[in-house]
Amino acid sequence: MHTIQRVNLSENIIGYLDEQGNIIDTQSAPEGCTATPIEYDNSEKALEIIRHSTAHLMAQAITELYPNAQFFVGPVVDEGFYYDFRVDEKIGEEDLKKIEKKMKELIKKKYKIEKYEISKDEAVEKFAHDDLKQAVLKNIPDDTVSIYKQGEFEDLCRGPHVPALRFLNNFKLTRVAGAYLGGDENAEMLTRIYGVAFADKESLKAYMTMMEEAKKRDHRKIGTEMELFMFNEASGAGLPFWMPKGAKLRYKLEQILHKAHLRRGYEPVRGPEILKADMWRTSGHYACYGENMYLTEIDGQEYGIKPMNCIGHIQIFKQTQKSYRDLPLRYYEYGVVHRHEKSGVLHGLLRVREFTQDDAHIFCEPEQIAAEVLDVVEFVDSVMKLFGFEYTMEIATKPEKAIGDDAVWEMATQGLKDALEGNNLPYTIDEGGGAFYGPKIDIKITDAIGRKWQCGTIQVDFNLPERFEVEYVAEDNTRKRPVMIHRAILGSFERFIGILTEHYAGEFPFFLAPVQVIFVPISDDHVAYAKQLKQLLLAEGIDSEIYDKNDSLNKRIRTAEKQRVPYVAIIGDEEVANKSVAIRNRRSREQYNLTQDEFMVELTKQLQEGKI
RNA sequence: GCCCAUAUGGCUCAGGGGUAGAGCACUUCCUUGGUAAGGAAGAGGUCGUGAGUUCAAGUCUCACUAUGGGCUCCA
Repeated sequence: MHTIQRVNLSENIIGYLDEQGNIIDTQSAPEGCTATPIEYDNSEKALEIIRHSTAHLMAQAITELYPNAQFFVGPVVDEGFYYDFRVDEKIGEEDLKKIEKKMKELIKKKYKIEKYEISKDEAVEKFAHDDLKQAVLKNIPDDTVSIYKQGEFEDLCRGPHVPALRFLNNFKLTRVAGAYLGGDENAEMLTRIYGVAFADKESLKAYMTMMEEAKKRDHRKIGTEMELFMFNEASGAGLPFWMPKGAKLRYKLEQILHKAHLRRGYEPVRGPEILKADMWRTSGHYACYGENMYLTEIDGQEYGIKPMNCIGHIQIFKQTQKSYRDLPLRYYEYGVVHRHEKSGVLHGLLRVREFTQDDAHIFCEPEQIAAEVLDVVEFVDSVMKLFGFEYTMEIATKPEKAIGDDAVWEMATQGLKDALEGNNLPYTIDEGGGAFYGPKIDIKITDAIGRKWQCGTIQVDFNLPERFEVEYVAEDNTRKRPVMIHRAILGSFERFIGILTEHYAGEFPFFLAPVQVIFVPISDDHVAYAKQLKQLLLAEGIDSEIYDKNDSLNKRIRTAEKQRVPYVAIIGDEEVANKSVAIRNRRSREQYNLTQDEFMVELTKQLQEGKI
């Protein structure tokens, strides 16, 4: 055992970057180290060191408050750090303040962080009483391990760490959570505490402010405020209700997308909500997806409520004989599906048990796959551009529970890769993340607070056509099996509208806004003209409201402005006389007058912006 | 499903073993006003549901339901 010499303690250097880009902390750096120094600031590398050490500081504080706590791992994550540990007591949000206080006390003791190395065997001996550390040690291949020490507290760790606790002043413990040991659902659940840390107070404050801003645009909060949607305890979890304003918003999105489908050669279809269980046995859903399905019995026969729409579309395809001339055949449906999601995963509109997919199935010949996949990718791109979303694509490969030959899977997966690579579209790989019947391209949107949500999906499927014996007559008059491409652009209306709401903070573009114009008549004499305008707008498919309640003019204007509508139109003597409107435009934050005709032209023009 | 927390009028929240509160919203009346809150009066809650402790429970305990933050899973 030997202690490595510390260097440069007095300076503002918390580590070094070697030629390979690895961080070497001051404890590990050799005497007279000449590698690139890492200054104490908010750079990515510096934060990595600071956050890792803050996790240790937290562990030290927890050890003092809960002496029997045992620690597992405490890594750095996107915005901060966490530490997983086992403790006899229950730890709640209230306890975080206590732990933070203890951390601050420890900083005042001015401990240095020291490092020494021991052999793995010594470490196994040293932590003999600690099964969590044994589990960590099992995953370390090296013969030598390092121990970091601050005051009485020691922890097995490969570093890197700051030289002393004085660098850890700007942190905040954000939440307490449970986490499975090793990420395994069947393993013991440990306590996890998350925290954030920065190099200065201002950055920490800026981060906390940003989180509060994100909270303000939470779709659940805005959904309640704007009366878009609701949930009802008595009716059941994960079952959304669409209130009039939410339904109007959703209807507009449906219409925009409906026209976009027709333009791209899709045909609308619709299947039943519930099908005999044997159908789901044939498809493989019963075996591979059964635990997520709602099953019931009717007249002694088992039925399953559909969790996906493919089976319906296959039956429709099979109803009449198809020729190669019919392909590619694109069926689409706003398909309502029910999935038994675990209670703990439900999350506003972003994760529900009943939702509507903008689902389509393209039946085509194998040679047509690449072109069809590309068409869909183009479709996705135009929808994402319309709303200004950033997205990434991910190819997901064969999962553990799957149907079909490996060779078929390989062919389908390669087809997806070829389509993207042939057109220089970037993607990542999600190994084992495919649907049970085929590989897929997932389209993930980044939401307002940086979380990624799977929305669109493109899946190539050779399996279901086989299982349902789907056929078409080829050019040479033989029977051939088509390939199915399952795809969704939005993914589901629920999730997509949830993300849209946060993206726009409720200020939807004109072509989507549930209420597009609010008319404020100055007095009762002006209500008739407002009603006339409302009818005119309705004929163009534009939703408006009239605020003619017995409130002061200023109050009604204020109320209207707070509704997040694109236009507030004031109607008084002047407007009635000149057939005009006085507009307050949300987008430009300006007030101006338009004639009735100009107003109509302006609105219909903005309606066109929603065309894709 | 698991860990931790939460549940008080339509909404946002205060209260904390002994007679249920506020603001906004809602209803009625006065006010008919030219660009972000005019005034007055009123109605509305057995404090999520069910048990238990207690002379007494909205308040303490337990279970359930729902919600929130995570884990695992997913459109």
